[in-house]
Formats: sequence, C-alpha cells, structure tokens
Amino acid sequence: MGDDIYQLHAEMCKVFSNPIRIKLLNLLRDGKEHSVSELQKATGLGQANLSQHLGIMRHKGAVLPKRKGRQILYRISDKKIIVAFDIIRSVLSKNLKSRQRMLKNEVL
Amino acid sequence: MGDDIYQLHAEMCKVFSNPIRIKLLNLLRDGKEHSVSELQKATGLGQANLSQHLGIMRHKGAVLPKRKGRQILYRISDKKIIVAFDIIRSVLSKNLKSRQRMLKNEVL
DNA sequence: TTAATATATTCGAATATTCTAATATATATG
DNA sequence: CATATATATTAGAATATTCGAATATATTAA
Repeated sequence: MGDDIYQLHAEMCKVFSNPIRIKLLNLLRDGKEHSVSELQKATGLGQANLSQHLGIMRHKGAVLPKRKGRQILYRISDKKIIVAFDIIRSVLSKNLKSRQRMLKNEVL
Repeated sequence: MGDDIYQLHAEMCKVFSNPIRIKLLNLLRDGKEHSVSELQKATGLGQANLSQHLGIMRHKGAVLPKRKGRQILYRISDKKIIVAFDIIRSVLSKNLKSRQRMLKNEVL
C-alpha cells in the first residue's frame, strides 16, 4: 500500500516527540539564527547530546545550519513548524483544563 | 525548572510519531465517529494492536470514545489536531520537494 | 444464566530512542 | 605547522516503544 507517506509523516513528527527538542524549538521560535554554544548555555545540555538533537532536527529538515567561522548557526526551516507547535500546545492546554474540571467533579 | 510543559508537549506529540496512529488520524479526520471494528477493517491491524494505539491516543486526549451497544465509537477530540496534522504534512512535502531538487542538481 | 461478540489489558520479546564518554572534523590563531 | 575552539559522529549501555499471544471485561442474545 502507499503507506510510505504515513511513515514519513510520523518521522517528521518525531522531531516534536522529545522534551529537549521541544525546548530547542521554543528557543528557535523567533526565526533568528542561534549558535550551538548559545543553545548549550540556554539548555544546560551536554555538548554531544545537544549536537545529536540538533542533528535529528536537521536530518528531518526542521532546522537549517549555516557555518559562521567555527560556529554553526541554526534556525527553523519553516515558520509553519511554529504554527503547528502552537496549535498542539493549545490542544494540550485545553485537555489539561478539562481534566482538572473532571477531577474536581469526581471529588465533590 | 518549569520544564514540565516541555514534557507534556512532547507527550502529546508522541501521538503523531507513529505511522499507524497517523493512519488512524487520517481515517478519523472527518470528525465523525468510527467503530473499532470499522477501523480494524480499514487498517488491517490485529485487534490488540489497534486497541493499544487507540488507547495511547485516548489517554493523551487526542480521541474520545463513546459506547454504542457493544461497540466503541471513536472520534477526534479537537479539530485543531487535524489543522496541525495538515501543517506538518505540508512542511514535509515542501522538504521532500526541495531535497529532490538538490539531488537533481548534484547529479547534473 | 450461558454463549457470543466487541474491545481492552497484560506480559514478554523485538526494536528504537536516548544518554554519556570517547573520538573525529573543521576552522581560526599563534 | 601546532594548538585551541566549536561542533559532529560513533559506540554501547539504559530506557522506552511496539507487537503478538493470552486473558479480561462489558454488552447482547439465546
């Protein structure tokens, strides 16, 4: 079957399925370029681990690298990524609120 | 740190990070109710496996179940989920196209 | 109540993801 | 060229996800 597109779609979404990468996208959401060392300071991650997460996002095409001297600057490849990011966040927060309401009602 | 929100956001996105669940969301995208057995026919999945994937989506609040006799009907909990779904798909397809162009240019 | 049907849950093996430590590469500086 | 700096890659252990088989639960029909 033509299930390749489901696989590809899922692979792209894996970029968003890890809290460190969510945090990185949040740092990159201004659309500007940020160096790896800057991101390292902001996240407190180990060098290798940060580089691996950036690599995952880069391989999936979610971020774009650009060399500047010995630094590599990263930016988000497409602003739509942030739009989707924010929509999921809003679904999440709506869910959390309705769960809190349910909890309250069960206790009463 | 207030990193809980990154964890929650990532957990919600995990719903989208598996090709079977992407396929299921695609079947549910009409917003209507679909029984488990209907989804089973449409996907060809084993009963347990399908139920597990529906359980993952249900626990995260991405789909809502409703009993009707001995069937359980599922529907998407929030239309925004499909909006985000489609945005990611469009980012993906843009990426694929630009990669194909790059491949072509390297060969020439 | 017993049997049949529809769905969910549990268990354990197979596979995938993540992390840390070590090593490699590319650029700049003396 | 030799050294320092910034980033990337590799290897392997720890953890998480996925699947199929078996079992459990809820509803309906006989």
